[in-house]
Amino acid sequence: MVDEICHICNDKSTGKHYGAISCDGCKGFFRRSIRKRYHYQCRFEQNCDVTRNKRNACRACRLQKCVKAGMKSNAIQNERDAIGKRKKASATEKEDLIDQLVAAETLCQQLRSSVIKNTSSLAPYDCGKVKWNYEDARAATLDDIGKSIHQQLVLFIEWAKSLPQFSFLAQADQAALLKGGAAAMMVLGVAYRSICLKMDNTICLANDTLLSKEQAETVGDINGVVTRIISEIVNPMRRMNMDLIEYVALKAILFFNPVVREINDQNSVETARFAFLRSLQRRCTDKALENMEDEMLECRSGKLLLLLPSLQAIAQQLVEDVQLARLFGLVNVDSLMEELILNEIKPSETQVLQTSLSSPMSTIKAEVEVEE
Amino acid sequence: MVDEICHICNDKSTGKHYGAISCDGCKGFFRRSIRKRYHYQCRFEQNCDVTRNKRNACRACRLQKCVKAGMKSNAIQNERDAIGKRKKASATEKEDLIDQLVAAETLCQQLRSSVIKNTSSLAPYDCGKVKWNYEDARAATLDDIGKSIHQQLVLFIEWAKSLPQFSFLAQADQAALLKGGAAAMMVLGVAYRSICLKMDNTICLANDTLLSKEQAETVGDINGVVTRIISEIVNPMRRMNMDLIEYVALKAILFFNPVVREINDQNSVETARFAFLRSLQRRCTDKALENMEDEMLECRSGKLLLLLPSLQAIAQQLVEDVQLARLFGLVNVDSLMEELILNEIKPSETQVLQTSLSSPMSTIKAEVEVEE
DNA sequence: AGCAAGAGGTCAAAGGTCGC
DNA sequence: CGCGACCTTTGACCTCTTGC
Repeated sequence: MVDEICHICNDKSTGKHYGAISCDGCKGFFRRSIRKRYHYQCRFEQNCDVTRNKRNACRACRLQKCVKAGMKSNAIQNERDAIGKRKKASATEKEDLIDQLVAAETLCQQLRSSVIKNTSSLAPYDCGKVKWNYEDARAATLDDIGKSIHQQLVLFIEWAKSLPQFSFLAQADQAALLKGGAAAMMVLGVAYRSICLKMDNTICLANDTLLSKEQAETVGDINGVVTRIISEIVNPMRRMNMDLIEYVALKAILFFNPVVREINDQNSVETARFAFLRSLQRRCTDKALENMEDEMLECRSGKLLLLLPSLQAIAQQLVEDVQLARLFGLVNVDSLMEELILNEIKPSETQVLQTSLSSPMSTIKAEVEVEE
Repeated sequence: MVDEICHICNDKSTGKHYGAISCDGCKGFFRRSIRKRYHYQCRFEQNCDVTRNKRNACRACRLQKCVKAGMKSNAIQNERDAIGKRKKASATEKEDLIDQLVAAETLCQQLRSSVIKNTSSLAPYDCGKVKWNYEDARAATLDDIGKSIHQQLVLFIEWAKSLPQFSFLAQADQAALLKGGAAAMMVLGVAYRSICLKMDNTICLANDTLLSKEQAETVGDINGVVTRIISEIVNPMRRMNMDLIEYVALKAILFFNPVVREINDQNSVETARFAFLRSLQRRCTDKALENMEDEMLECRSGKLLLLLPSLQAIAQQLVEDVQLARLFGLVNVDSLMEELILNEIKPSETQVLQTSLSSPMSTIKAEVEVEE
């Protein structure tokens, strides 16, 4: 109370520091000086004024006055551990994983643009979600559904191929992951893309056509797959305001499924899955800290993961729908769909999948055209 | 007297704290770390010196050494009443949730014992898992499968009714949750029960009969549901050494599904789900801290949640199998199974479900006998 | 009643952060 | 790149509860 004045520079003090009543400025200055073992030299007569306004003019005299005022260098402790707090969290190694996924996503977005440019105009995108004001899209036809599924499958393969965790696997395991995850990955993609749509009974397919519940029911969606996608996936995603990073992480976690049918190297897949899981959890806790929504966000990663059971169930139903639709000749099932969605086994020389896996990415546009 | 030295940092100790001889610094550090559930990360090789002067340089290593020295996180008590504090006992509230679930589980185990006592001897149980040395059980017949499913369904309803979060819901929502979750809950129960079986191609049904893959295939398990349960659920559970608390929490999270078909009061269900999710995550971080398996356990709750997508898919396949089996007259489907597993809608006056929901628990034994 | 242990809590003075 | 206003963590020093 009485001693509110810094004994070094007469600024307002913030208490005792290193043995002297001082301000935060002199406190910090003294610590930095001692820590870095600075040896300053006065360019004048060693008697410079050290006051609030002039204290930065001569470091030698300021340090000297710190000592005179009673600051002890042995009160300076060793460096401590970092205390990750304020805004910009330091970029860590784990960021790399996320960055890699975002890069893979971007790549696929670009590929997609080049592939579907023949169909009308491209929808405006925002972080992989179509923009909320994009409503002039045309409604999807049965043909659009087939085409968009095919497109998503092709992009799905390219996406996977761009991930090192995937390409290190044996080709048989690569095929197993692709087959086991295709349907769910498609549903996840469609759901995320549809987050920003204004109409809450509609989803946006991969070729930017819109499919409403009602429409879907007229073209064979007897089990209400579209309805389920909206109520069980899109709406929860909306409510929790899911972002791109969370989407790509969830996608990777879903994809690297160590218990998928026919997998051999479970360990590598599991390792990859858990690495992505850790990234997601890190990112979620970081986000929670930033927004200070402590209680609400502390289990955000859990909430995200809890989208997956529904997703899995819906994907399975979708597969059954496609099987049924084919049975009734409603939909054109190409060989990629047969292999990835319907899990039909083909003689290996005719497998489109195997061809895709071993071909470089540049050929994919051609491949799409061949298929059509 | 001999032990005046802090077992963590070699500073002067002030006695035993949380199970280890330690100084006030390490005491305070440990308490703060556990209370705030900090997750530190070593920036080096996890082998930093933890001595008087360097103890603040790496919190990860310091905390690790606290645990190694014998400090127990369960010795940390709840925050005491601070006069001006507003927060109540949110810490104990979560313990209560888990306790409540364990109580519900125990209750069902007891009910089960009384219900199946007519069939041979009871298997020795350990935390809801049959003991590893229980191998003299008889193999399950087709009839056993039907009976065990029925039993599980009855117990499932009683389990749910014993949870306040469930009984506060409207009856229609109660029915929706039961219908939507029955199959998956059954699979989860069977899987957990089978964790300790020695034979890795066998599961243990609810009436303590054993069902092997091969056997299952001869009685209509064309889709390999048993194989999938083992490889996708039981084995992962084994590998991560899942315990009872994790099981009951996961079960509750699975059950309180806010996006289940026909649900009205999504919010209440979601609130319940997230409360259980928080409990699970809390418990997992606690366990990670205790065992100091930092890296491996930090995403344990995520790993547990990732059992659910497979579970959901298997449950769905199980339902289809049962439908098929009934079609071929292979299995006796009673009305409870029709309502809960096959989701068939009955005129409400004949609904067994509705009867179960409104009857007190004491009548369940009679009910089981009526059904047979 | 008294007292030693070991829980809990407090807050001055260390530390670190990061826009400028 | 250092400065310094502002925030977090530490630990010496208390109080409170429990069991003997």
